[in-house]
This record gives sequence, C-alpha cells and structure tokens, in this order.
Amino acid sequence: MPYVMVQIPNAPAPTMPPVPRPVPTSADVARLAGVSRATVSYVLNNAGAVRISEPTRRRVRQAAKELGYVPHAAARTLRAGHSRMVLMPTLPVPAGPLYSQFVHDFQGALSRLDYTVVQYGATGLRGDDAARAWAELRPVAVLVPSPGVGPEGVAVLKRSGARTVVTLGPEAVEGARALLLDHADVGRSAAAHLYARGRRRIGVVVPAERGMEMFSGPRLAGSREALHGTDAHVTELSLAYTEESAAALAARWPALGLDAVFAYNDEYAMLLMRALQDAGVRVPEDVAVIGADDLMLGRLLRPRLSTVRIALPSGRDLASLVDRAVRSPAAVPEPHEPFGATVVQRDSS
Amino acid sequence: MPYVMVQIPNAPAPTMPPVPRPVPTSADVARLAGVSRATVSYVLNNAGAVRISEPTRRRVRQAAKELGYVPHAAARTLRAGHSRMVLMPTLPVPAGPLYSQFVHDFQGALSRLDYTVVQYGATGLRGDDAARAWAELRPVAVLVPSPGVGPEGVAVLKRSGARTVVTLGPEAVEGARALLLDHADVGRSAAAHLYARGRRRIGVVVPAERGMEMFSGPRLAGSREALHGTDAHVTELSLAYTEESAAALAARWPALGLDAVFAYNDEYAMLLMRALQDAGVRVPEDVAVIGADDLMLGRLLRPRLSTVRIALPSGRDLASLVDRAVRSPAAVPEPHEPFGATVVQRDSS
DNA sequence: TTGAAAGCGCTACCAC
DNA sequence: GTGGTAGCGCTTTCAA
Repeated sequence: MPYVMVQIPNAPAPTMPPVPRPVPTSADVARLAGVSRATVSYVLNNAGAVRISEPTRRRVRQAAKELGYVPHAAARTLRAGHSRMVLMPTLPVPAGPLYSQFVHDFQGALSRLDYTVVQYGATGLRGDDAARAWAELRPVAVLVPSPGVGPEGVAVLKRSGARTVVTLGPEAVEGARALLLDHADVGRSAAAHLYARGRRRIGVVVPAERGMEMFSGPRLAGSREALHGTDAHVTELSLAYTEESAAALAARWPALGLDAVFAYNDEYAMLLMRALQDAGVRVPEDVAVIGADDLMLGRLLRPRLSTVRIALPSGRDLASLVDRAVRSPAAVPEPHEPFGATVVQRDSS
Repeated sequence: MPYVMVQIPNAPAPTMPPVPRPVPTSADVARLAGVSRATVSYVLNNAGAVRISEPTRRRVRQAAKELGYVPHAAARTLRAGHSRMVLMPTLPVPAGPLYSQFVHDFQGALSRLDYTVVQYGATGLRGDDAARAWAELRPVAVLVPSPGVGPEGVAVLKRSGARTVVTLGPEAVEGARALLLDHADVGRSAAAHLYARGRRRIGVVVPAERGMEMFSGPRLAGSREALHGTDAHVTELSLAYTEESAAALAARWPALGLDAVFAYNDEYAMLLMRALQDAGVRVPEDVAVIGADDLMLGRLLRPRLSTVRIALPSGRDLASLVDRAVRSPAAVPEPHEPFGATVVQRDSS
C-alpha cells in the first residue's frame, strides 16, 4: 500500500497547530483567476509585448491582491540571470556621521537609478571569505570600503557576475575601480600643519576601540611619515572614547611634554580638548589641537577646532559612476585623482 | 536549414569583444571533477548523511577552487524554501550615533547566531509598497523602525514567510512584535522637566531637514501634551543644522521671550546653545536648554548639557528575541514595557 | 489573446 | 559511495 503515506500538499493537518499557510505563488494566482501562470506574469509585469484583455487583467490583479501575492525575488533573479542589487558590506565599526551621510546619499541616488542598495552585515568573515559570501548574492555591483578585499576577492566577485567592483580606500586593488581615499594623507596633512605652526613634540591619538585600526593606523603612519627626518617627534597616544580615559590621558599630560596633538578625528579631539582644558592645559597656547573629518561640532567648540577635511566623493557622483560601469563594463575607467585632505585651520592650532 | 542560427552556448564569439565568461555553476564543477552535481553539493555542504570518499572530496574542492565557483544564493533559497536573512530597512535619514551603534550591535549579535543581516535601501517606496518590496526577498525576520509599516504591510510580510516582524517605534502594529519606543515620551519628559525647573515659556526645536518629522513630530507633540492645561506655553522653533540657521534663530531670540528650550536632540542643542551664547544669551540663567539622546558631546559642553536619555534595547537582546521568534513563532510574546525616557539633569537646565 | 513548457542553479530523495 | 532527477517560483519563447 505505497500510497497511504503520501502527503497531500497543502492539506491541512487533521488536528492542531495552525499550519502556517504556504506562501502564495503565481500558480495560485493563476488558478484563482482562472488563467495560466504566463498570463499572470504578463499582467503583473505590465509586459508591453503582449496584449491581454482588460477583463483578464482585472481578474488577475484581483486574485493577486486577494491572496496577498508577492513575487519571489530569488526566483526572478534566478530566471533572469542577473539582479539590480548593489552590495555594500557594512563597516566593522559603527558608522560616523560622515560615512552615514555618504551612504545615505549613495543609496538615494542609486534608488533613483532603479538599483537596490543592500548593506550586508558580514561581521566575522574576513578578506576573501567575505568576498565569497557577497558573491553568493550575485550583486551587479559592489562597493567595498577597502582594505577589506584583495585581488582574489575582486576576481571572485567579477566571476560571479559583478559588473564592477569599486573600492573606497587607500589602496588600489587589482581589477577593481579604486576611489583613492588615503587616510595616511590625513595624518600627513595634520602633522605637516602642526609642524608649520612651530610645534615639534607631537602626539597622535589612536582610538583604543577595536576595529578602528583600519583608519587609525594609516593616520598615525602618515603623521610619522610627514615628520620623518625633521626635528619633530611623534608620540602615539591611546585613547578610549570615554571621559575617564580622556581624564587619565590629561592627567599625565605634563609628563608627556607635548606641544601639539592630532586627535584622530573631531570627536576624539573634542573629548581630549575638554579633558585638557579641565586639567588646566590651555589650547592652543600650551598645546595645539587638530582633529579630522570637519564635523559640525568642531565649529561649535571654543576655541574653534582646526581639522583636516577629507573630500569624500558625493553619493550621487559615485552612483552615476557605478551605473555607467554596470552599463558598459568595457569602458576603461579614467584614473582617479586621490581625494585630497585639506587642513582647515581654525583657532585650536 | 533551421540549425544554422542556433547559438551554441558558451561558444566564444568569432571575433571581438571579450565575451564575459559565464558564471560557473555546480554543474561545471561536477564536469571538471568528473562527478555528478549531487556529489558536488554533498562535498561543498559537508553533508553528514552521505559518505564521500576522501579522494573524491579533494577532486571536487580542487575543481571548485579552480573555477572560482561560488554557490548561487538565490537558487539555494529557492530550493530550500527559506533563507536566514534578517531584513532591516534603512532609515529615510542618515543614522545618528545612537542608531548606528544599535544597528552595529544588532548585526554583530545576529551574525553570531548565523543570520545574515541586510539593510535594505528602500528610499522612495512608502508604507505597504515598501513592505511588498521587502517581502520579495523572503526574509525570515524583519525589523522595522516604525512608523513605516502598517497592519497590511505586516500581513504581507508574514504571508511571504517572515517568521516574525518586529517594529521599533511609538506604536504597536497589529500582527507585529512591538518594541515600544515612544518619542512623544521624550518630549513629555523634557517639557515636564523644564516646567519643574520653573520655566513657562518653552521653545521646542523642530529640525528643518526633511525626513526628520518621523521623530520630531512626536517629540513636539509630547511636549505640548505635557504642558497642556498648565500655565506654560510651547513655541515651535524650526532650525536647520547649520550655523547660519542657528545664528538667525539666536538673533530673534529676545523677541521670542522664551526662558527654556527643548532642542530636539543633543546635536541641535549644541548648535543652538553655541549660537545663543555667542549672542550673549546666558545658559541656563536666561534660558534653560535640554537635549535628548544622551550623546557624549553633551557631557563635554559647558555648561554640561541636560538631556533625555532613551533606553534602546541592546542589540544583543533584540537579536536573541528575533532568534527565539524565528524558532517558535507560535510562542506568545510577552508584552513589552515601553522603553522609558529619563531626564539626565546636568548644568544647562 | 492565452497556454504549455523549458530551464535558471541548487539540494535532497531514492536507486543503484 | 555515487548518480539520476524532481522541483523550488519565475519569465519567456513558441504554438495554438
């Protein structure tokens, strides 16, 4: 009696737990509307090539609404062989205001170009493993804050159908379109500025928080590099983003004997500046302070905070770059000027 | 001669543009390794139920690596009938520090539970259209900063296979697990605090930026509500996040005759406080100022900024809540205490 | 104007 | 141990 155990699809369980109704498919819609699945597809996608009578259209739409039908993106992607998803891995650290704004603009601009931007939370995976995870989604384009992907990873992504891979960071990666954004240059600019202002014993703040090395490393290295071979000296200062840590650093300030500090960014600068002022250290007389990122808060501090402004590409420009690359991957990307870091001198240095 | 025009799959074009090599599939791997697709699948997924000889495993892995094979997530999802994607629509405004931190924690925690968190940039779509767009991805769970989805939207998501829909906002939505986070309560707390401090002519800052109404509306309404029927009076103050806008507001401050202001959040409070101080208005003597969100910068201002702290759920708690809901959607969610708003009084009020 | 059916890439059941 | 194969939901050619 081989038929006895056959499970009838969609049959309600004889008793008990409320069987979760299966997700309606286009076949269900077709059945309810009394048409074929093809017709359903035509109607719901407003296929221009085919003429469907108005009554039929209405019946189909009505049935779809009645069932709460929603097409299955995976099935569509599979069938179509491509998607319009632009993937952007999330940063390993909470986004700052600068990056949040950038992502927001980029997303908005790409939405208007009819792409879907997806921020993919891939914490835990590193390097090429991460790239493989992204590639599984078959995005049409990928924007990676580099470092975070190597040439291998780029190759995997492209072989998986990505029409373009754009990196946003200090180093160009083989095979990817690089938007050069050199954090070392921020450090260089800050250090050079402080040197030009006559300072010689220069502290560089390095956030104690994990995951920030990606940015803080280059900023420190750049500072070192700018002062190499001069009579100035760089001291690395670890600082956590807490008042306690800042107070502790301020307490040992006299012993450090510094006359200037590059505070990683404006937020750390604000934190440190306040702690120094509370400890009786005068800014800029005793110590010059410079931040980075040109956040609003720097303009609101007293003394006004000098900062290094880093020119991010506008979200809209980058969106159109991605769009062009998707439409003609063949086009040779014109090499890109690195985004410059410029010092905005105010009153703290 | 019907065969003449047949296109041979994968045949290189006789001349011309470098044909993008087609994406390798598991069939390609199988062919190269000289095994069946089934075997490839078993090997690459480490299927425990089946024993595959070590040499075969090696051959398969080697072939996969050689081709740069990456499985197709859409196909897998389609076949499996479900995914482990947790979808979170991106906010219509750039995320502030509070939310960035929350999202980061939430993502990290869910990653550790083996979910994939995806922030979906759905700008442009509203309400139930947006919900439909999310549903197309068939996420296993959805976290929506409400408002942003109605009961209809929740129903669509659930019918599309979402095991749970969690809203994070002021109102419970039928069918969804609500984390009540009432911005009106922030306004109420701020206003009540200012009233208790003896202030009666109270300004409430409303950001001029588009898209913020979602938060600013309730905060204003809550302030109004708290003072309704008292002898205090609320004045709505539009303020853009620029120094110019703040200076303009400060310039007409005397005419406004206010003795207190709830400045929407700490960032706007900082901006306004600076402008007021520059215009010779004393804080808190002439005007009491209170912000919200309890950001670090409030503690660094002088006078220290009073603020309304809003207790967000921890990312980890929320992640485990989602995980439990996914595993047993039947479980009746214990009703949740709204997250409270508590006033942190410092020196500005 | 509508329907039948192939096939996108993958996994899991069953047979060998 | 390994292979054949059905079928997930969808779109689109071809036939009727």
